[in-house]
Amino acid sequence: MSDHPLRIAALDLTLELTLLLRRDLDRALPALGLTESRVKVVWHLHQHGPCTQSALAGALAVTPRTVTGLVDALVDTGFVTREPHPHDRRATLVTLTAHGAGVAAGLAEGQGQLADQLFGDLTGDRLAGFVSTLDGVVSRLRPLVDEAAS
Amino acid sequence: MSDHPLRIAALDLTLELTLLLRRDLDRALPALGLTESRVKVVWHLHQHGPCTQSALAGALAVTPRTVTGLVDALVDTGFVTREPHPHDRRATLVTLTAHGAGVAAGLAEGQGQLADQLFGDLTGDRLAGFVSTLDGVVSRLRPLVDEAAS
DNA sequence: TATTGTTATACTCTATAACTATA
DNA sequence: TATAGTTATAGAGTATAACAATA
Repeated sequence: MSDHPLRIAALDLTLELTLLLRRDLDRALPALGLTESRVKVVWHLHQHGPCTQSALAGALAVTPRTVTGLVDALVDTGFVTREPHPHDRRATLVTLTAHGAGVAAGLAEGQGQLADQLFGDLTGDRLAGFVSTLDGVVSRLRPLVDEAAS
Repeated sequence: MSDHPLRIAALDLTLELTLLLRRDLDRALPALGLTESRVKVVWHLHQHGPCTQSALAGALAVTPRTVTGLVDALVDTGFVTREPHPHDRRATLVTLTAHGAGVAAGLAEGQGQLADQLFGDLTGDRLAGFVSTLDGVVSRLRPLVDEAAS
């Protein structure tokens, strides 16, 4: 009476979905002049506003050294600038340029279109059930991953 | 009367799920002596048996040169061997060692445990509905990504 | 002392291009 | 000619360790 095979199928499909979404993103990025790692920086700034490099390192789960390299590249390509921090002369505030903000807005729009393509066929009930289930799964996984980081 | 916000939520949750699963894998791999890219090779061999490097390049969507590097590293660390192809002297058959096969079996077991952790709380109906919805979404996404590759 | 960010160095993954051996 | 795989070279992302400036 085990649902084990069905749970395996659910995980397999989830893993394939992650693979497909990543490939979809990788295909779109070169045309924008971005890479997978750099777009994470742009997206985080789009959602949270100007950030210190230290904050970016924490959010992206990479070392400060790595952030230095990513921000260097994004400055060179015109997506962000380094602004002085108003209260801490050690820190810099990484800030989106107009171009960077425009690209981020385009990404958000593309994401909305993708959401419609993927979930547009679902009835309201079915969609709500899916979101509810997914929310439970993510809530169960989050502490597992975060605790392993300690 | 738009479900647009709910569809956005579904995609956001899906994207967070992909992030968490990847971090979970990245945490586990160093202890096994593997990296994210190398484990894809090991996993593919576990599922399909011995493969030519050309076949691996196609399956992993990377260039033959990259496969050379990955297989070199896996040979050095004892996960695979290069065996002569029986009918084509140009080709090599990348083959799991006993150690490589053992690690792959452990990965499969760990995946089964993760599936139970993530989906164990779901009733049969709810689980079946989730799998069905997920299957539809993946089926809709697959051609989008594959066609973009052409 | 602790924190922010950098320079120095090294490893992994990836790609393109030119090449060898075989089909 | 075409295919399988390698050598050569280069760029991106990542990490650790040592350091400077500031808090």
